[in-house]
Amino acid sequence: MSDRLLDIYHTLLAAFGPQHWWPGDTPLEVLVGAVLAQNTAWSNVSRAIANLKEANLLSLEALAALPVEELAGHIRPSGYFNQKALRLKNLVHHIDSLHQGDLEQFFDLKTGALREELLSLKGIGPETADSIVLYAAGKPLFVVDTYTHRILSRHNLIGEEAYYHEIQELFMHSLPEEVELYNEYHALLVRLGKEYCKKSKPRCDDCPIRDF
DNA sequence: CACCAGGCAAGTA
DNA sequence: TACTTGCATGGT
Repeated sequence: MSDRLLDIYHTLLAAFGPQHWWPGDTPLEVLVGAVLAQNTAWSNVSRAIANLKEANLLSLEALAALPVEELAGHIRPSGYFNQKALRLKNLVHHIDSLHQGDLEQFFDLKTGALREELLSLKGIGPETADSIVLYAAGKPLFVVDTYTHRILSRHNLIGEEAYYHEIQELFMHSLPEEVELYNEYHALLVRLGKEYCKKSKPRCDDCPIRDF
């Protein structure tokens, strides 16, 4: 299995090239993007982030001072804006109260501790936590999303009912523990999913990994 | 028009 | 434990 996962990675990289994830300029932007991206098309997330940048709100200080209703207004295009505004405010408040509003200090936690703190917050589930750990903090945790699950299951590499944690373990036990590899591999799976493994329109005949 | 997108939490039985 | 539902915009 480990060799198969590595073969798939190299095949995807050859087919698509490097994806240059995460599309965010700073760790804070990546953190915010991770929450806004929950069950939402990236085109909508990028509009919401552009609004925040335009209003000069992309800093922990500005976000902490901003009333939740106003934050909701700015992130409207990303959908679920009331929930996501609350989730962002909770996250910012956590960093302020437990880590002196210092994102670097927060990210200095050991990988496991950082993940647990993120998971303890309302609105941060496994995928969002792992995305933040990998793409914002730069620590090696493999991110599993719906595409990862669907792609592996359609290729009979896991069962349809596989849990998040066992899929994550499968990758992490099969691959060298490298941030760059985890980063690129997840991004490639999303790329593959968008183009070839959509829920209702799979293009399995042309799929770059149809033989795996 | 229906369906989907880089989820998560809360409610029900 | 195992389903179900609400949250919401913008693209296809």
